[in-house]
Formats: sequence, C-alpha cells, structure tokens
Amino acid sequence: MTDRRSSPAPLVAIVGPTASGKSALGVWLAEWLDGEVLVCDSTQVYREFDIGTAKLPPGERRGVPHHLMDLVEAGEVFHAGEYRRRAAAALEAVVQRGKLPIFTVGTGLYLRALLEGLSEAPERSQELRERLARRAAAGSARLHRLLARIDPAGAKRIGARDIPKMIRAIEVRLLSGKPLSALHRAGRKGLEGYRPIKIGLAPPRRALCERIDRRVEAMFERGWVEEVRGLVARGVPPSAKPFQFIGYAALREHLEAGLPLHQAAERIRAATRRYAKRQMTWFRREPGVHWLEGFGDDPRVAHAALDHIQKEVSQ
RNA sequence: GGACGGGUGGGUGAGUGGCUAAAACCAGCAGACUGUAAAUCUGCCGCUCCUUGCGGGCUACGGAGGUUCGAAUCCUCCCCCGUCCA
Repeated sequence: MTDRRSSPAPLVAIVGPTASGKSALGVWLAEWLDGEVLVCDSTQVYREFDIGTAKLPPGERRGVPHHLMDLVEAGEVFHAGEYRRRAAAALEAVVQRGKLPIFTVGTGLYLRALLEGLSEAPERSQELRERLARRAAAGSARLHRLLARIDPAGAKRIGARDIPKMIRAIEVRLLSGKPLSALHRAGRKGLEGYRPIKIGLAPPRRALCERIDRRVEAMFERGWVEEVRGLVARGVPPSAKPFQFIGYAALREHLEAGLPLHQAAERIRAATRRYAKRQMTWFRREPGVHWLEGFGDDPRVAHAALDHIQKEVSQ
C-alpha cells in the first residue's frame, strides 16, 4: 500500500533518552509543520498507567493528535511485532490525512521493528514459554545446554544467564524448525514508501540527571501514588506487565509493604538514570540520526530541529 | 567521668595475621540486545608504568606509634560515632 506513492513520504522520528524533551519537541514541531504525533514507547501503550510512563497529559498536547498510546489493558501482552503492525497502520492514516508523522521514540527496538521490520519468526507461544520457564527454574545452565544443542550459533551469541533471550531463541527453533540466527540471516522486510528524518536529543549527562530528578518529583505531585493505589484497588495483579515499569513496583511496595516513600523515590531516580543510559547506548548506534546537544524544549534546539527537517523535506 | 559496641574503597557492608587492591550489593562507566525491551544480559570499576602479563610500582581499611619475615586483622596511646551507667 505504502509503496504506491510516487515519492517516499517524510517521517520524522525524535529519539533520545527519557526526560530529554521528546514529547515537548514533538508537539512543537507538529504545530509548525502541520503534523501529528505517533508515540513509540513500549510503556505508553498500556491504559491507566499514565503518570509513571510520562504520557503527555491531554491538556499539554495543544490539540495535536497523539497516536499509539493506550492501546492495551494491563493484563495483555504487547511486543515489538504488535507495535509494528499498529504503527504502520497509524502512520499510513496520518499521511493519508495529509499530515506529517512525527514519532517520539523512547523504545529503540520498536522504532527499528517499524522501520527495518522483523524477521519471519513465529510469535510468542505462551504454553511453550511456560514449559521453558519451568525448565529455567532448575537453573539457566540447562536452558543454555538445550539451546546449544538445537541452535549452536544462537547459544554462542546469547549469554548463558540471559533467560529471556534464550527462551525466545529456543521458542523460535522449536516452533519454526529453524534457528533464530538463520531467520535473521534471511533478512527482514523494512517499511517502504517513507523517508525517515531522525532527530536525536542528547542533553549533557549531568543536566539530564537533574531533569530526571525533577520529573520524578513532578510525577509525585501529579498523583502517581494515587494512580498506583487505584490500579491496585481495581485488582491489577503485580504480575501484570506494566508493573515491571520503572516505579510501579516500588510504589506498590510502598503501599503494600510500607517501603518509605523517599526510598521508593530514590530507587525510581536511580532506575530512570540507568534506563536513560541504556537508551543512549541503543540510540548511538541508530543510523542516520541528526544529533542535537540539548533538551527538546530548548527553543534553540527546537529551531535547529525544525531547520533540519525543513531542509530534508524540501530535498 | 566509667562500661561496652563501632570507625573498611563514592555508598551500604563482609573480612579478625599471609591465599586481600580487600567478598557481596548499590551507585558510576562502557557495551550487547530482531516479538514482555522502562525488560534482560556482559565487561570495567584506587592511582600509575610498560614489552598488556593470572606483569611492575605506588597508595589504601579513623590517626600516630609498636609487635611480626608479614597486619585491615594483634598491642599502646589519641581522635571521632552509637548505646548504656554515673
């Protein structure tokens, strides 16, 4: 469908660590360029987990439509493949409307899944995973030996303690009959008909850490603890995926096990810093990013981003 | 004033004569990651030198001395911190 267009449609992607101002820049650019925002974030797809996942509150969206948020319930499993499907559809719809699509990207894997596609590998199988998880409980070494037997190349690439990745590789091998590495070698089909323009936000580390601290504080002021209390009251189980997101487990512990709030807050700040670091590690390898050293809400950075996009679009 | 307990690397904290630049955890730094990715995993983490080696030198367990072939670990004095007694 998308490849029918005469010339590739521009697509803006703003990448950067958490709290670098992607959302603010997204809205600002959308206003200037007649665009719509598409969120690329593995946590914001969950409904009701709003404050801790840093969803831009509707009041701050200034009328700019935001897509790919609030897609599933807490109990549902969501993954890169699902994101790719939904994002491709949402993207197409935005372009059909004649608007510029602007992705705000916190989850690098999801952007890659959308732009470069995923290999032809089978989807998750819950039953198989449960069996493998039981096996892993007896020690990750057993899993690794199994993997080494059925997919030697995969076993070499995946750490012997990296249970989730081993499970995925074994799952693929058992379900498809082929090793994951072979499927990867076979290549993947990327998104066609679009020309990505990638903007990277890279504020100085020190300043970013300060931002993170302040944002965590602001989340508390917005009622994050109340949000978690409500989720618990509604019966969302601790095993639900979004309770793995930064802060939610700690706040649950605060509410249910008496973890002092200041300790929970400190844990949250530290976890967020580490997360920002991992995001930077990922994004540094992202090809074709035009990096800007500052926050997305800094007018100079915003104008530099705008200039760059306008130049790229007019080419 | 007296009696105990304690002062260890950025933090918590193990270590009670050599195997200890000193466990473990956290923080920090670097990295990996194609279907739960805000997840998961890996390496580094006193300073320094080179021929980068299970290499050399230096500094380090509150402070100063001492015992010993050898001390974070034992002894003496001093300085802090906590608890208790006066």
